[in-house]
Amino acid sequence: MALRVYNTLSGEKEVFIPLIPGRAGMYVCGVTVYDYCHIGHARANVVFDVIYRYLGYAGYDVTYVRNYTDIDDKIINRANREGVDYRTISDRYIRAFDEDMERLGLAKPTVEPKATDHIGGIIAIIEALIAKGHAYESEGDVYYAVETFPDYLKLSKRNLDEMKAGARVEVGDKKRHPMDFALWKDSKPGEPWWQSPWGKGRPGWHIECSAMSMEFLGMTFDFHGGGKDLIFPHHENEIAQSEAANGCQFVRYWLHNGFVNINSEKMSKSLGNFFTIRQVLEKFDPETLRFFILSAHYRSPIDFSDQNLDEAQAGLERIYSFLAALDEILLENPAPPELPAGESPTGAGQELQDKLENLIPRFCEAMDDDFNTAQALGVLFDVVRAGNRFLAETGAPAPAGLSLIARTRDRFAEVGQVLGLFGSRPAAWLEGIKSSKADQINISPAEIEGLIVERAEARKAKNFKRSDEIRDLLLEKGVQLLDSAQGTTWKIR
RNA sequence: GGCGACGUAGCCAAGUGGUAAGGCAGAGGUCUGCAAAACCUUUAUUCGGCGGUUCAAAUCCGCCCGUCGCCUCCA
Repeated sequence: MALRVYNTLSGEKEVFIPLIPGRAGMYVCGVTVYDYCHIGHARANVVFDVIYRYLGYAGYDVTYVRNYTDIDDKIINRANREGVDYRTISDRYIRAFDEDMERLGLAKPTVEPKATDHIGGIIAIIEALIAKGHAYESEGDVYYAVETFPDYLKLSKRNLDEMKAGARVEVGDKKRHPMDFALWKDSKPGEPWWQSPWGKGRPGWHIECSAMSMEFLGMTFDFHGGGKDLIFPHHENEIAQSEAANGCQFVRYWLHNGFVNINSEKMSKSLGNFFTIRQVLEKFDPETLRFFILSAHYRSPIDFSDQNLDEAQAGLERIYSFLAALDEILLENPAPPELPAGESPTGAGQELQDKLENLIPRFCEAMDDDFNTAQALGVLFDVVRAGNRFLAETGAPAPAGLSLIARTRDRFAEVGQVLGLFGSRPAAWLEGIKSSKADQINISPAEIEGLIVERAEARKAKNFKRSDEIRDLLLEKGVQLLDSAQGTTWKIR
């Protein structure tokens, strides 16, 4: 089945046909590096990371460009406030961004260009726009004349006259039309500047993306992504700049992710209701956050709350517990790589085998439908259930069963690669969750272990009163005991 | 005011014409000394409401109600 993606430009799902067969070019607007990233950034970057990975998995040779906007009013303001050079600010937050993304398990894009390394390209585009009559200089600034571009607002599907009427933009004397936007800004004293045909100045906000995407992906490329809030004005302006300068289509498929909400309201800096990635990761495991993000379709809003994160963690624990059980069996019983001839599984084994055969096709079907990770995760849970049933029904695994278990484990690794999940050793991951939860409980692991030993002795002596006492005591403190043939383990409720 | 999105079980969430995935939580059962975990069964005759199109609608159309977003920097 063919990959279908929702294209903001057409407002419909379309079959993806690459510009160059077998290849895919993708540009995603990165961050303006003036502060720590919040979980809205986490969502956008995780979503496009999975899209990047899936395109690669589907066989495309992907060029993924994700920029840093490292020159901007907000960076300059912050630098002035701290009394440092703007590069001190941008370097600091580029590093912070890289750390955050690494913790969230993001794959490195093909290129991560910085706006300030592309001033030459920016100036070249502005010159072309002036030459073609789409831009004009005004007292050291250069503006894009939106009225010269008939397709303006085709992405956000707005109307220029209505925008103009309701515009809260200052109608500066420098602009011919209130909706015109700056391509180049005259630099004020003390601000960073670059030499240009219009004097010392710096680029406007939107032009850097046109320059960097053209540099690495060409004048026309396949995918351009970002948060929904970038549709207007950022992406609209990119289209205007690039298409007017190059005289050809800019982007073939526009992808936009939905917001992260807090109590059903958009999380944003201006509302002050935001959490940084760092804050969240103090409390939650990074993979849990990633799992939470992928549990909804990328275009839907998701509501961030402790309860929703806890539920996501419970779901991820279910999968990791299953994988840990598989690993334990495989560690003790080397599995034959192929199903032994003449041995076909029955009962739960047959069911697991069927689910397993359908796993990749169903996974791809979900992902081919506009990267439906929520549905894809549902497919995985289906296999987990069949696998658990198989494990419950099978005592000592026979070769056929071991082969099945080994293949199940392989498939989860394969799919996990695409989603950026399940990369940890399951036992270690579960242990990590346990110990982080244990920090929130007023009993030490050593004490717990001691009580477990005492309880085991009581049980051996059939002193169930005492053993239950211990169990209830621990439960009261939030520690749940798990008895098995191999002994007793525990987890935090 | 203009434009747009969404409303599916207690909660989260898939599902864009063919008779409601999955997860969390809950209930009953198997297992267990008793529990927990795991497994089994179960929890929406129904998809905000009202009409319409169709053999057939959560899915298409219209209206209404509700929630949210964009129109200013924002992932």
